[in-house]
Amino acid sequence: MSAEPTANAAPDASPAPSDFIRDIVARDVAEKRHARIVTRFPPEPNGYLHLGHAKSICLNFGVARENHGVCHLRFDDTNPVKEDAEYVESITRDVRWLVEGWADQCLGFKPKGATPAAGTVNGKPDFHLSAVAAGAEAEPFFASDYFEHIHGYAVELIKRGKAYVCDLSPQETDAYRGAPDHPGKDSPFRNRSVEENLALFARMRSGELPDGACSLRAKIDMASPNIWLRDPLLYRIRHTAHHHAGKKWCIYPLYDFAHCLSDYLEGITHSVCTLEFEVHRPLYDWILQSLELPRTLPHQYEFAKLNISYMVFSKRRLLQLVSDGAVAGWDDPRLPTLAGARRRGIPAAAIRRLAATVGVTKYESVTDIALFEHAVREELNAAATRRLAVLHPVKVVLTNIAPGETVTCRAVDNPQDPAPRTREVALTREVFIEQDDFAEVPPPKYFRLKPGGEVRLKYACIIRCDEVVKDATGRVTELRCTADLATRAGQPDADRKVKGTIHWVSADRSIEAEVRLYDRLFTVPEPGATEDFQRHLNPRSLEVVRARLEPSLAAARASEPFQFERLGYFTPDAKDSRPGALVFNRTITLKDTWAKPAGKG
RNA sequence: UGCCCGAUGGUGUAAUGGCAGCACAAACGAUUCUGACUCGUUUUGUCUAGGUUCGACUCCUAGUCGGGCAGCCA
Repeated sequence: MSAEPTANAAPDASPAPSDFIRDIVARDVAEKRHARIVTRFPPEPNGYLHLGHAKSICLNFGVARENHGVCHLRFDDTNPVKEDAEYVESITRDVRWLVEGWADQCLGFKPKGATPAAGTVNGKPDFHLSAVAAGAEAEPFFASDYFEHIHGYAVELIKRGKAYVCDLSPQETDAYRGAPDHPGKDSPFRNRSVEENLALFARMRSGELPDGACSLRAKIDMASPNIWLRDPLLYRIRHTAHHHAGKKWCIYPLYDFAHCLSDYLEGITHSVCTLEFEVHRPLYDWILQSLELPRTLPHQYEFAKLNISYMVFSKRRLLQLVSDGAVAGWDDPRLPTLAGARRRGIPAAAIRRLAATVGVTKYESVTDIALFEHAVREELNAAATRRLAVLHPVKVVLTNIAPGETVTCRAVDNPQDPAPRTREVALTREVFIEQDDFAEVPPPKYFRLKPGGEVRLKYACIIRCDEVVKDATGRVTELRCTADLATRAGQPDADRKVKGTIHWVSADRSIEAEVRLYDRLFTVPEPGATEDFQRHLNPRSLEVVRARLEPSLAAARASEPFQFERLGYFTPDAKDSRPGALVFNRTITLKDTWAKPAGKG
């Protein structure tokens, strides 16, 4: 039996993307500089992942995937005061979700509890920790697992006269640093002897010194035009327990010191990060070169982070929205977090598709949200099972169908499927249609139901509106119509054309459900541009309706994608939906080219 | 009056000295038992000024505009 490619294999079948990072990797592969390409995704566990991180994940895992390499998930957990194990859990979950079915074979974990192993390379002592598959006995990498090694490298730097213990207070350190347009000046502690530095660093580690009393600094150049080369801090004192390393340490390495060494210890070949770290690159290289390490050194490359119109990505602002109660939590479906996107019904493949569309450059662009929405619809159009549902019901009585009578109709599950499945839907005397699909005084070019007019009930038959029933306030309460049963599929007049076809559900053979209709969270294209961004919150970002669904939807599984015909894509809410108390989220509407003319009319 | 980085239609990108292409968006049309999908047509672009070259989006110089860098955050 030959294995037929499945219809959903499209993302994997698409041509490999090309960009300046991939060009560099391709060059290194061609020159055989590395036995294997190793990248990494290194979040700090201090918040939830969002679409911006997704771009980085797609890049790092994509590069690994296209080169038969591996991408390590590593927690850059060097600042215990900001971090929490809760975030380790959510980040791990989100990464797995995003790469599942695409690059899970590249997801590099390490054996549980493993730390870099000692060895000898080219006659020099060395440490190395390589990846294993992300199975049951594995866990992500943690920078905090390397604290002992990183500490050793700090001692080595001191011995080489390239680092010193500085007693300047944080404020004094700031003052000595100078400014971008004028040089700093040397710390008075810069020329301590190796022995003194070693003794002082040991006292820092021993716990006898309070937070801020002193720090370990690289000895580089206080006059460098690059601020990050003005004797940057390597270690600070923090009498704080660590969520992963426990209570073992009271000194913690800073990002710049820990990151390059973590990359080295793991054998990372290409260390890809966002543009704001560009000015840190000389420091990254300085640390690794100063240590004269025996293996090939990793290199850092930078790309522009993702921005999407009508969204905010900054961790600070996201946190503000959550803590101010503007949204229900980190997984609120209106948020651009991966947890929120997943709950909303956005497929991981759509996010990967978006990443491929926006590409990788060094230009700080703002991606039109339409590109994102298009990626979501493309994915869902192929994947979503079609169902009938009415969001804002109005009752229609088909006067020529007897009470209790059922006319069985056949509906298609997904016309995009090469061999579509079908199901039965019941047409009964009373049905619901969408309020929008009837107009007593129709605007020009209105295709839908109007007094005396005809419309087709999808999968059923053409109906004619004979009578409009209203209550005392003039609100339409009921439409009395005649069904032309000869226009059903397989009947003589099946091919009779009317301009409009609308969706519907049987009144008594349908079920009720809560449906949450989401709109964009902000009303302006760049909400993050100003501090008072919450002023631009869309007051109508969430509308909750009681809808009527065709009964088969009672069996919908969490996160299963559906298209409610003519309305959009929907999925059961993974948190709140219960049998008998269904809750659906609207992922996104269908494109609606009628909305504009209708609005004008 | 510092250093680093960037700039191609409305948006995101491709062209790596040789026909400025693709996708989205927009507009119009065809098709349609989803005003969806699909298909067709159309509109719109190389920041500016010099230079090198047979030839410049691409290389050089200067400028303009935008972003980043002065946490014991990452």
